[in-house]
Amino acid sequence: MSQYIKVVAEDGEEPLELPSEEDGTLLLTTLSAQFPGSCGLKYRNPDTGTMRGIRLSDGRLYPPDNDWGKQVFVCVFPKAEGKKENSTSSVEHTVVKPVKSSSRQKCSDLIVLGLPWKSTEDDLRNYFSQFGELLMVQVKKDPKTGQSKGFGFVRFSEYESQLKCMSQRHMIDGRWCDVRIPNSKEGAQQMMNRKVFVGRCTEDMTAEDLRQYFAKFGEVVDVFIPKPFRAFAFVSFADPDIAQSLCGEDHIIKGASVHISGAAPKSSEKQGGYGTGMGGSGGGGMGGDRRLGGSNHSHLGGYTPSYSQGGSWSHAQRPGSSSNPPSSYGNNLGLGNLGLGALQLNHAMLAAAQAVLSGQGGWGPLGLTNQGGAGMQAGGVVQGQAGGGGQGAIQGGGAGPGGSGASNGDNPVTNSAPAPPPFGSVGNGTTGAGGFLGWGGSQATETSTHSPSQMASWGTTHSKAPTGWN
DNA sequence: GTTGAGCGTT
Repeated sequence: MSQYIKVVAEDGEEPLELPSEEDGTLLLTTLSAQFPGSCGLKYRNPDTGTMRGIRLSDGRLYPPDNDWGKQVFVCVFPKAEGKKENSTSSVEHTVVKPVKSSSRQKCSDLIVLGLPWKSTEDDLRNYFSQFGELLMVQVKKDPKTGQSKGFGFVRFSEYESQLKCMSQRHMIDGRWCDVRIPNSKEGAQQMMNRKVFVGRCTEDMTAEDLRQYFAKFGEVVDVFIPKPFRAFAFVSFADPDIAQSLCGEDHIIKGASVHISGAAPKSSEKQGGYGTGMGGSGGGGMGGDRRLGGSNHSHLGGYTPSYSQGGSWSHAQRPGSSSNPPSSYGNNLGLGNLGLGALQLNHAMLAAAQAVLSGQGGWGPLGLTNQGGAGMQAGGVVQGQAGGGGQGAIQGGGAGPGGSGASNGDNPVTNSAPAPPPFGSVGNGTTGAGGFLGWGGSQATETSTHSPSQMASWGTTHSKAPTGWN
């Protein structure tokens, strides 16, 4: 008893007839083959005039009252933007600098996973152009055989297109495909220069406080406050320019003076591979060193881009070590040989260090709170791109107050003497990394506020759904 | 013509 069902993408269009199955249901795949991206059907109830949704179960759409009848059904598409959540509308005041809308955000390449072997770049272009203008389409192939590797890349010209595209799964030539932000490249850097480090935070500053405060300057996309309290935070703006413009400034928040500086990259992705920053022995990583990507694609809280895993700002480099000049910017805190040379996070670290030494906030035994692997940040001052060799292995925050030595996570406050770290302490790579500040450790609970746009882009939670129904 | 989690010859 197969019948044809009238379907339109939008009200008022010319209907297209789709065949039902023998049991009277309509396969969602049948629907999405003709209406890409469609995830369901609805129709107007003639009695009440309101729209009614069609039951969807196991990939099948069920006729209302067991009969599709002659009425026209309308496709349902995933919402590009999620429902507006906790609208903190009371906060949008005193806009000092223009708040760029999220629509100004730049597109990035998107990886398309799960392509059928047969899909060509033309196929991709045909399919993805429904979301907007495409700047690039690639299907990755084996250079010799020309055989597709089953994935490709696309790039839209408009960020809205990207958002919409990423908000759903895609039926392409009979397979469900996922579109994601690639692990490698871009995104990382783009996000980084949108993020500022806020030092000397006080414990009563909540993420919402910070978000509200910094919203004056531009759209705040993320606020990250490590837990336990560590007297600093990260604030990400939609607009990198705004982030940059704030760097170096001191601001008063809740009566306390915070210092803003550029956020240092969490993972070291200098040359080549992922997460190689902690290569070798004991560079602070304690074993469970997940590589980027992997199968871990569920970034629950939103902004936890995959590049943030793995390596960290590893340790203080000792004077005379390979890649950084033995600069020693002393300071009045007895912090001694801070290797403040080439890298940007110095004053940031200093700010935090000052916060520690001036007794703001209680610093717990941080060294013990961190766990290995995931993006743990060590207490050093210099990013540990120690390159090869064992330099990256110095433990426990070379110049950091308290992280002295590699052995344990003594309370930094009580241990402010800048004891030089044991030089070749490569061996004890078990406890050292948490020495000083557990920077950006992904352990920290994300006390974040996320904008919808960000949720859609960086915070994709791609559930590992089965690859198809058919 | 086979395969099915991943991450891009330029």
